[in-house]
Amino acid sequence: MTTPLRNQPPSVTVDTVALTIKNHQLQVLITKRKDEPFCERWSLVGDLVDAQIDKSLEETAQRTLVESIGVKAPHLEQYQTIGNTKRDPRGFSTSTIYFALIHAESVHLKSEKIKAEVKWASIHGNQIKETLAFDHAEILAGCIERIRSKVMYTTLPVYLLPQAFTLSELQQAYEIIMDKKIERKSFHRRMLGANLLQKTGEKKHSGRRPAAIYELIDRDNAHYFSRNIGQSF
Amino acid sequence: MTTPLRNQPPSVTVDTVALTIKNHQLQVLITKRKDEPFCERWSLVGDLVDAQIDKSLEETAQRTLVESIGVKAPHLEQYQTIGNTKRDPRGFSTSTIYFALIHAESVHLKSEKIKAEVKWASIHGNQIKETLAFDHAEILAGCIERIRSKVMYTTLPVYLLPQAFTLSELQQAYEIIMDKKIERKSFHRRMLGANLLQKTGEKKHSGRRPAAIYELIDRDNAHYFSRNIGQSF
DNA sequence: GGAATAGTGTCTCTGAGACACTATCTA
DNA sequence: TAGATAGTGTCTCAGAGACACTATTCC
Repeated sequence: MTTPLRNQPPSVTVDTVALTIKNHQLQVLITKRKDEPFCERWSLVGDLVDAQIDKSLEETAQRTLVESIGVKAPHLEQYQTIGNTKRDPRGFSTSTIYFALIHAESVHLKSEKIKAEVKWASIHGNQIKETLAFDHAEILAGCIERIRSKVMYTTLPVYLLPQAFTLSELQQAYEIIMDKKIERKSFHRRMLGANLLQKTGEKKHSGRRPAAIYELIDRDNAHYFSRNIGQSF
Repeated sequence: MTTPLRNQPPSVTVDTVALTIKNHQLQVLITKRKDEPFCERWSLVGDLVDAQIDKSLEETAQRTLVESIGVKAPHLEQYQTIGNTKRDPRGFSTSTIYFALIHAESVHLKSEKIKAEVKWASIHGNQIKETLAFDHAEILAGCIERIRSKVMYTTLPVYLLPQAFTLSELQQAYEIIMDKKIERKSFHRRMLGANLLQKTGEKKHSGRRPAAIYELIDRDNAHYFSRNIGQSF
């Protein structure tokens, strides 16, 4: 069944590290494999590129996300491509890895069947407790590392939140990804000084004093700051 | 000859944006294609992955570099992977793009035959004057853009220089890539304050006052600064 | 000595870190 | 009114930008 068949053209797959924040934790979407090799093992969401269906690698990523959680990712970004003869017993295999940032509430795992095959796994450090197929654990770890460093100078965490949010919620998203507290004043100065956000005029009345609700002025382009946040001296 | 043959597995190629500094200009290695499509057109250096020869995508990149300039790249870094049905008339094609930073003097195009097929092209802005095959012009532009922004917070330009160099030479490499002057004092403070360089003890006696010669303490790991340089306020 | 390049001193400015203070809500 | 969270004032500090000054070489 899994006899090494070398001298084949490389296989082309796309896998996605789909991240969300649930229960104040960073979580990644994983799915049970239904085919050999690693049948029944958890893995990142992905598939072989189907040139009949997918017009691009990004479409493969979005297709597999829709197949597992029913929605496209609002933010999808290519992480890197792994390709070698070791990662798949069947021969040279490439996987282009994307990461997707998703607001948890936008996802509803529909049938019970899907719920058994697809789930969110909590990330601790760089990994999850489930054993992943192929080199997916290593890929996940590298991808989390990349995102952690990127968060220090970008606005990536907004894509883990709904379209409108409070500054505290946004700060918490940063803190959960970085696994580190940020100074509230520094955070306000940075976010409000960059002219990225506008007040909706609404207030969020959850805790005590209501918080101003903001939304991105330009949701399509992540902002790059020229200095890092959260590094201390 | 180039009849579209769809319903094939995607083809897997690797292309490299090999950069160097010659004549105070950023230059990219290009090569004349010998096959259809785009036969005789200039293109980035690259090839289909040959699973018989290459154990990984990176090996494909290094193999094609050796084939064209006789040496491996000391710094090779993955940029991104393009994969879609539009870029190649033959069907779904992926190309994993690397960029290589090379010290010009380390390259010697051997035969006259190779010289006719491989050359360095000067980059102006984001492009070169030669027309490139496939989507290579667009890839080149994006890659230069990525490198330009990365230079603002890394030590990438050292890989365009020989193993030992003066601070002025390094600063010039930065300025050529960024196409922008940097304050000499800011540059010295940054480079000497980060504890990345050590004096070899030698002095370079080219112009007037001899300059101290430095080398990287750790040539294998690029350094990331927490603030950008060359952005003015 | 003059020209040119190497290298330093030092002031200003931006923005992060630290932390105390005020403001506004609910119970 | 107390407690909690939202939001601000302001000092310090690191490091970039600006620019003048000194140092060392060759002619």
